Amino acid sequence: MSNLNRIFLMGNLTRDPELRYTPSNVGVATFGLAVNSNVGKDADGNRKTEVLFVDIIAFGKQAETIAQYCKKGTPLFVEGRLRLRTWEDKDGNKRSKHEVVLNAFQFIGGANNNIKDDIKLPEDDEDVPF
Amino acid sequence: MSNLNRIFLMGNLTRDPELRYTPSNVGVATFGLAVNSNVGKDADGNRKTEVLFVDIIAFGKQAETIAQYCKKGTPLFVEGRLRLRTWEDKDGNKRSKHEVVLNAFQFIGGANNNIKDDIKLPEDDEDVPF
Amino acid sequence: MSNLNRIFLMGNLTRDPELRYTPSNVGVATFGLAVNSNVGKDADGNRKTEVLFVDIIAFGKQAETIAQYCKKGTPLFVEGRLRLRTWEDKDGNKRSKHEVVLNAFQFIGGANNNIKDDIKLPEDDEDVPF
Amino acid sequence: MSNLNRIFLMGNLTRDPELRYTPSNVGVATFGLAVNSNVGKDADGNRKTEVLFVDIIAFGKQAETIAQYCKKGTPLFVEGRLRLRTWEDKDGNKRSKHEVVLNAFQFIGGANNNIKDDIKLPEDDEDVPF
DNA sequence: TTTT
DNA sequence: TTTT
Repeated sequence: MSNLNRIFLMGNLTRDPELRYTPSNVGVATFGLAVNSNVGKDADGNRKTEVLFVDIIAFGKQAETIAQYCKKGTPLFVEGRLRLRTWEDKDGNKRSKHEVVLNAFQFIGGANNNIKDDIKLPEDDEDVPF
Repeated sequence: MSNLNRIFLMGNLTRDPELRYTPSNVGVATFGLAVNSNVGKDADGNRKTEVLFVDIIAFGKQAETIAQYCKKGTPLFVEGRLRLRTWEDKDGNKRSKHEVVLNAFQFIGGANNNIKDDIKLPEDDEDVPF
Repeated sequence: MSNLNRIFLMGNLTRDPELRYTPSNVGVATFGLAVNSNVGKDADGNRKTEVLFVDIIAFGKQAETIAQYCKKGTPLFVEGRLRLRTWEDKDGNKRSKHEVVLNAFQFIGGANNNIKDDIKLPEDDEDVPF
Repeated sequence: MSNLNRIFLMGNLTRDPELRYTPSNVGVATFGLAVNSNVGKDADGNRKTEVLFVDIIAFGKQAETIAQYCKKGTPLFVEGRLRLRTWEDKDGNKRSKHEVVLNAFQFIGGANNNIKDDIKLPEDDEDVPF
């Protein structure tokens, strides 16, 4: 049975990607992503903000491309699936951690962003619709 | 700055939803979801399978509807955003946990939809958020 | 340059799927999907409703599975990309039409899943594409 | 009955946005979006490419922000729902057209894209996974 | 051309 | 009608 599991994130790397290789020589890159959300207002009408931190794991050529071009701070669009990784720590305790297995990505931002000249991008103040 | 954070899951409840209310009387439902994925084959050509377990949190009328109609095993489609909740445990250690804040949902399910007995599904009256 | 193009639809088949084969014997199924949305209320407070009709095109094993199990009315979850198909009509006029190229699907449906009679749903053996 | 209808697009404006206002003074912006996809290879091993052209319609403050900051060529991320608009043309013929009703958007690209210095972004040669 |  |  295969159910649906799809996640879309746009954020910034929280650290430089680490690239390793499996014994069969497949690249594996891991990095953190920070995703900011506007999340309504509090009782006093002040904008509330929320930051999601997640680890991303990429494989193969995608891992290598990301390791080559991204660093701490790079804005990135990531599509993937959410995974729960489980293991035992040194004391024999069960641990688990959610992470995103990357499926596709896009560099966002580029030399020429093609915004109309002489205007600054607005503060992004759209609330997340949920 | 508001970035993109969207997740789509189709799976089954791992336990009955718990419904609570905030001091201002907003319903809050929490439940677990199990999402199965087929994830290629192993070296011997055997299908590999992966199960994601995540906690889902729903608010307001959606919380109440889910608590009313769903139970352990109910298949459900969930859309939301991934959130990292952080707190301190009793020993003063920082803990954190990923969970999904529900935005929209759909009852699904084939022959056996596993909805609580003897109740009819509601008119679907959630507005599209846009 | 490859940009993002992803669409998620849940609706009902508007007609039985048609299955054809390419010269190289790849299955191609086409069918219509109707997707209903609640879309706010009108001035008088009456719920407004909107129906999207789109054509879906599926290839390969997925085309065959859909043709085998679905018929007019079957509820279906579809993921894919939006495509603009262009051609010339008999008068030499340029015509074009948006349709969805299927990437993944799930059988859904509540009490009545509207699957063709007397057939069991297949083991779901589509691999997650990542 | 409200089904799922969600579309995610990343592309470039094909023309400057047009901004109009409803009688009740709600902004309405329309613009075209071009979305490129890599779509496998042809028989000779040459990369195949596909361009989607769609019209996008935005309302309210979002309409105004887009009209203010975007122009032909601007890269944009768009989330919304697919809609089939139907009307009668001057000859009394039924016409219809798919378009995307915008729900959320992001400017992609910015003054500082934070890519490692002195390297050019790669040719994007990842195939779309479907 | 249209589904529940 | 089309963008990079």
